[in-house]
Amino acid sequence: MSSEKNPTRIRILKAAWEMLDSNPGVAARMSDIAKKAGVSRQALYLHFPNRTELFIETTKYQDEVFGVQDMLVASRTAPDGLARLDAYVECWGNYIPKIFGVAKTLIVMKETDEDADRAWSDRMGDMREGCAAAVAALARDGALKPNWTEETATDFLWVLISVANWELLTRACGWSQEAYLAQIKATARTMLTQ
Amino acid sequence: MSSEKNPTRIRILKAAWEMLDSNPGVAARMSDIAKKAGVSRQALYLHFPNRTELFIETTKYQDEVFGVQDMLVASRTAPDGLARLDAYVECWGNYIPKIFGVAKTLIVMKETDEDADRAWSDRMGDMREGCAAAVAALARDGALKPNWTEETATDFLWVLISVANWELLTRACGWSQEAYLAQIKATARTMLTQ
DNA sequence: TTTGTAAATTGACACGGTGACAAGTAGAAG
DNA sequence: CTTCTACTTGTCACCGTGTCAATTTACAAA
Repeated sequence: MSSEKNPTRIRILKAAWEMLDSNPGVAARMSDIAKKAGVSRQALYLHFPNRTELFIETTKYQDEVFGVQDMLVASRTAPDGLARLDAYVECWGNYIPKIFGVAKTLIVMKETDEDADRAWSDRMGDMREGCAAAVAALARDGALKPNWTEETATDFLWVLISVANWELLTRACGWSQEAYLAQIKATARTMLTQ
Repeated sequence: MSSEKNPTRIRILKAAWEMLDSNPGVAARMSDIAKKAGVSRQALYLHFPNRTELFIETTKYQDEVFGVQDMLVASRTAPDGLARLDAYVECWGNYIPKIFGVAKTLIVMKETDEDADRAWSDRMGDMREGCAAAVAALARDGALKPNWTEETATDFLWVLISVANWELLTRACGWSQEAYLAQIKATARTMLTQ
């Protein structure tokens, strides 16, 4: 993809990544990131127009490093709706902890920053498509509970697997990742399928 | 309570309330709040030590105005666990939209501000007690599904009725308050009770 | 009426962080 | 040896918070 092997650019992205990971939601200062990257503060502005854009590029870099697309193969190749639902919840649910630090920063910034808002909304839009596909697969199998429309079921699933819920259950309540996944899967299955 | 009829203090609180409501999560500037209150910026510092504290006091003022305590009577006087669960979800679920603007601001600030964090965590702690009481009532009735402990069931309920979920369902997905309440109640009942 | 006092105003300032800009420098490629 | 590029150094304007001091207004008590 866009991994134009620009060494300092990558170093800056990695530094931003680490900073945001180590303090989710806190939007590190440009000077701190520069220090961590071993580069002058001005160099950051040589590669990114502003702080927001740097963070947005950091999320894109993460997606590149982790290979989001490959990760979703499991859910797309699932034999039936139920398997697809499980696989999608599992894929996304296991992706959240990897991106949480950076994502949380964007979530906080999106309230006050239009670009951050757009970037995060896009990401959530993509994620919603996965939900919609899983719900559609259920509907095709006749496995979707009749009280739902595909639209409302997608809404529900999308909210159920939101970053906020992951954060509350694992961080605030101290659930393990496995407990989280098991409960969310069970809830999705129980509420959506028949 | 602490409604020491201090007229300018109240005017400032009301101005802050309106500002935060009109732009949830954006943490209005002191000068804007002052302008809206028809008072000098410095006057704000005469009544509140800093911006965070002003917002915290604004939430307390809201609780006072709305009479949180009275509101919870319905759930405390419910005849059985199931009724109590329903009543509590309804009480809190209907309270969220009233406080959302100010609450959202605290939620955003809590990442970077220790005082905001404490204030919001306290509020969430109180809310959790209500969840725990409802779950305990269910358990007493033998109506709690056996896969739960009281602890994990409380966690689940607490997350289910979080402000974040209300925001996503009603704001991002456009659900009506009634649809939101109905779905959350159904989910709580289905997942927690037998 | 004068005086005392509390509440608010006005205007100035330091601080921290972003982002813009200009001039200088090191090193590789021709 | 020059030239181009990437980076550095240093400076500056801007914005918003929080502090301070001096002043004004309003009102109550003597």
